[in-house]
Amino acid sequence: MWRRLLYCLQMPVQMRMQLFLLQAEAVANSMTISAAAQEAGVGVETIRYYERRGLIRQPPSKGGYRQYPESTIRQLRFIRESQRLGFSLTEIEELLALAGAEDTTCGDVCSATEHKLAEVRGRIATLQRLEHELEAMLCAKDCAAPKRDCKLLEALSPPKERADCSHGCH
Amino acid sequence: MWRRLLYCLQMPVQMRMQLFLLQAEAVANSMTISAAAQEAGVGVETIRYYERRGLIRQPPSKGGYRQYPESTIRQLRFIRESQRLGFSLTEIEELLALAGAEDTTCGDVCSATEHKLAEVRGRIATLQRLEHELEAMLCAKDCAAPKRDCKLLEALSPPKERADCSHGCH
DNA sequence: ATAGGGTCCGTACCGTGGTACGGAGTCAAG
DNA sequence: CTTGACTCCGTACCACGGTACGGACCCTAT
Repeated sequence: MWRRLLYCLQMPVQMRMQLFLLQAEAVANSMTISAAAQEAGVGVETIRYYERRGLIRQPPSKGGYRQYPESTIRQLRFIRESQRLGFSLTEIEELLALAGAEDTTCGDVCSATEHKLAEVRGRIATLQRLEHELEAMLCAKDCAAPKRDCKLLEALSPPKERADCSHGCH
Repeated sequence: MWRRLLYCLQMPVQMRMQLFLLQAEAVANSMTISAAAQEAGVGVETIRYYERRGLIRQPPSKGGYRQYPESTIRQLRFIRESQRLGFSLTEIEELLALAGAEDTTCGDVCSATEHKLAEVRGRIATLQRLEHELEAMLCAKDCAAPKRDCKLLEALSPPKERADCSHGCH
């Protein structure tokens, strides 16, 4: 905060006047890359990476230094949130394109979300099948036995040789 | 199967005699890399990759050509099966080490499996949280609306600005 | 004026599980 | 002996989401 204030005081008078007329939020309007990274909770290199990938548009630069507007920070948060929801950067690119296009309806975004939901449900189902198989393997255990008789190693073998686990365990 | 038969028929007479005297299982006893790959359901390059990684030990070679014994094919199937259960190659390496060590008890394998089970359950829980969030987002939809009013794009924004979805949907 | 810290850019590298390529060698049949 | 299929080996490359490095440049405080 101090730094930014001092920075303002060193600006040419014209610019200082402009800034003086803007609100507090607008003061924060232009951040360096590290401030933006801090603000959005990502790494500096990550922002540069996103820019290279075209996920965020390159900001105006002052003396070769990127100056990020608040809107970019919002976009970075959007990206993080979408990632957390399981969207890949490529999918987020598409979401951002949707958000940017003139003729996008809410339905477009909606169907992308439904698609992702279906995918998530599929992954859950797969993992649950896996869960049951692992449980079934464990139920046949005899942990004190030497590995020679290990039912688990057997269970990993192909179906033909697989130990049968049907004595009501669960 | 046909391939193996034809392959046998193309062998030198000496070798064919030998094979004639062996049982079906033993016929498969020594395979080229492509036969092994076929048999185990993996690619040729994959086998070489596993060998480089030390997942399978290098087989005896005849004139510079790898000759795979049946045991290696079993091991390859073990690897595939374990992968299907969600074990990474590194974890499979450990499983194989357990299987190979003299003093391994069934309990060792057991605890590895339990560990994996816990991991799988964690992943399921995460995905289910995600599922609910996506559902919550969809329940606020108005698909005909222009994107300007899109609740979904809003929903992806950080918490402060997030639309509230509390009108009994589910 | 200068020291320090931040930023620039291009490029290389990480892990994961392979896949692809290319030139040389080998094998068995015709 | 030639042909064609197969195999050898090392190396490079793919996706994914970044992270690290190094030399040059710039900004700010003292």
